[in-house]
Amino acid sequence: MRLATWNVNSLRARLPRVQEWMADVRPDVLCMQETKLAEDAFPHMAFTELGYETVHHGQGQWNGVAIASRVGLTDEVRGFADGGEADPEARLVTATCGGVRVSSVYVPNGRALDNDHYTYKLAWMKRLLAHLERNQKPSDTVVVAGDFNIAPDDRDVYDPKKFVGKTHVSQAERDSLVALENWGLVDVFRRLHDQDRLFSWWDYRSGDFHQGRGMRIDLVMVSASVADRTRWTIVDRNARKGQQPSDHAPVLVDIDD
DNA sequence: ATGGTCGTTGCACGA
Repeated sequence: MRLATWNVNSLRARLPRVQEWMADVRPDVLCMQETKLAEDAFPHMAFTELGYETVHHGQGQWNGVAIASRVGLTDEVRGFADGGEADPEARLVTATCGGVRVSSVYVPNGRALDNDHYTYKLAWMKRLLAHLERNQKPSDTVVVAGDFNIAPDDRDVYDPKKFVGKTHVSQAERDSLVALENWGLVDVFRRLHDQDRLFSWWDYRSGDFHQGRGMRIDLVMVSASVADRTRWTIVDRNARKGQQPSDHAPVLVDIDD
């Protein structure tokens, strides 16, 4: 199975690039974030034409997550299924695709360490763990892929000195990822690549992409049964080039059957 | 040191 995650930064603006990319790369499963579409505005037919079933959890204007699959798509769940109140923002959608329980996640940005949105981000990560604990076992075949808005360690930012006191790199954010790892998920890209500067996001401004100023914040977190079958993973930097790119590049994972 | 670019919507704000 070829699985990918891509923060498309508006599916309305990005649909031509996404269609072109899917026809070229042919992922079996694509997790998308930041569709920025209302629930019913998702262009399901555009994906049907390419051979994919889709599920979308949207709220219009901001956020919005989706999964496209050409290996089946069943048992969709929108948001957290942890017994708590509904998340006011559309940041999580889950479905079973080709025998894998797949979640597409868009973790809150956090904005600044003293911002309420940072508190929401940490609480959101805690709920994601509770959602996993309640609905899956570590021995299950699980993939949680998306824009985590967290750089797991200093290899994942272009200049750690510039990020002191900022979001995405704080110990509390990194600890929330470690909590997922303690439950049983593996950052499978990091398992297969130990180099620094292998980024998945670059600011649109100041030529950051061409200057190599980015972060690795788009992660494919997988359970052990998936990690042991993953032989190959890359960031498709070509998708960050050219006309009207997203500010994120897709991360691809090939999993043996 | 500062600001810069996109996306949304509507002329500001989030990322």
